[in-house]
Amino acid sequence: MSSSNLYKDIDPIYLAVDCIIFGFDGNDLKVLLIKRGFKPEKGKWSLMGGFINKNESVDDGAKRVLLNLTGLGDIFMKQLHVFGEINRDPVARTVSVSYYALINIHDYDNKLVREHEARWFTINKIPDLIFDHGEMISKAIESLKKDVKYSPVRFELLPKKFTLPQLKRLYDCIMGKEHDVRNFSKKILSTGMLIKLNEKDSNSSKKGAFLYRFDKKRYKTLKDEGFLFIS
Amino acid sequence: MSSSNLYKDIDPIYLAVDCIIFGFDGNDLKVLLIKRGFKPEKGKWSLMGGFINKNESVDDGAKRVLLNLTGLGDIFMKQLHVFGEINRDPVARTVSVSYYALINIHDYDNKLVREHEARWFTINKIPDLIFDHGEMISKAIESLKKDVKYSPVRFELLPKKFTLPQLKRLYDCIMGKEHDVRNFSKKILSTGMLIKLNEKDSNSSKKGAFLYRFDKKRYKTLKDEGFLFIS
DNA sequence: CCAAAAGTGTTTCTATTACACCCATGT
DNA sequence: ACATGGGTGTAATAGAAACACTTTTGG
Repeated sequence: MSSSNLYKDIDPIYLAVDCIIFGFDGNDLKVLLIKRGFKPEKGKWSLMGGFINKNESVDDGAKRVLLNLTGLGDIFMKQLHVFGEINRDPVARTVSVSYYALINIHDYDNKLVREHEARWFTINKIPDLIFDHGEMISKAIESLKKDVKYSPVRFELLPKKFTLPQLKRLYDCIMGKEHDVRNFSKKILSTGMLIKLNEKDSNSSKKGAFLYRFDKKRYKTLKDEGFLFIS
Repeated sequence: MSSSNLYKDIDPIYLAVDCIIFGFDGNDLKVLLIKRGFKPEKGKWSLMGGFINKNESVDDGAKRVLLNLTGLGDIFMKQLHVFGEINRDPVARTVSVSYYALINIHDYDNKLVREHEARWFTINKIPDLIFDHGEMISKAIESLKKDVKYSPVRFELLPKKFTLPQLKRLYDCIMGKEHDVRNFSKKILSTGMLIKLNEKDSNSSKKGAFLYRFDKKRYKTLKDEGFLFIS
């Protein structure tokens, strides 16, 4: 810090990140929350968060926080919003940057999650949260809703193989409205983004539904084109 | 700071804001830049920015920075993105939040602007800037482009009375494409957002173009509806 | 055989695009 | 009288929305 005395009159501030971790269990869109094991507000529900260290970028900090809770690295995260009100953290002046992460709900480290006493909550049944974490979640849902409309689909939330009814259900949850089955299939199949497999999944019906997987190359192309994916 | 020793092991960080100030001179979309009067990078072009004080929210900090340069308060500002790479500021670890502001280009405090040696630059003729300010501007333009599509129009950039050709030109600039005159008029008039006045502006043609003003109530309604305004 | 979910086409309607001529006026 | 920018309507196309029946199969 040879020349940091240039900034000697500046107030340094604590900078944190908070992660809205979304998962989809086939039925509902959920958020992973932890029971806070430390002060302030120990014992209350909150987002997983952490302070940014001097030696990591803010984005890397967010990734570290996600890794610490879920054991997952290399996950798609999106920076959302800065929460910078003066008294949002009663302990000290802390500014927090929110991020969302989309993960496969079956694919995380259970031991870590248990250690943090974390639990999945359906997005319309979120408990009271500390600080402004409730608002962070609302904004994240709003943002996900927008994103999913213009970027093709967030396949991160689904297992490798999935059925059309599952995919539709996911879209219905995120966008908060029921899509027409026929229009939905038509539109999504027309993108060429899905590859039909020769297997069926019979967990949710007698007839069974065909499994599909994503064509990642095609997905990337569409994403880059900023394709309006579904209304 | 009674209990801030809870955070005693946390690295505090310098937190700044940088403002992308947009203006429209009737012809081009422009950005207001200052010639830096202080270290580091003294004498180079940069965005107007400043550090967040302990006693102000981040949003308020952005407003203060805008006020200091333009003398304008109560201006629409939108928080954009956090720039948090480790070495973005060579002096010390500084994280910056970018904001854009939309102002009427004829309506600012000239004395302040001269003091800062500030100048307007057309958005496709931006000079080399310090740090990551170039990227901040690109992201801001991108964001403005999106915003203008879904929120009706940014009347903040125009004088109270304006003509349809002026408005079209503004949209052409922001969206980087030439709109069809007829389709543009049709669409924008159909929103009911414009009120035709009984005056003409003859500055740019012999015939003169009718002046309009915005119907703010209608504007607000459309904005709240998230209306897709123009493509 | 029946309950429950999967799968599949057509029509209507609405929104977007493309396109060209006359008007008003200052010089 | 002419050059310059302002103002206006219609037809073609594409995309979104509405809508209902048949298929499969485990029980």
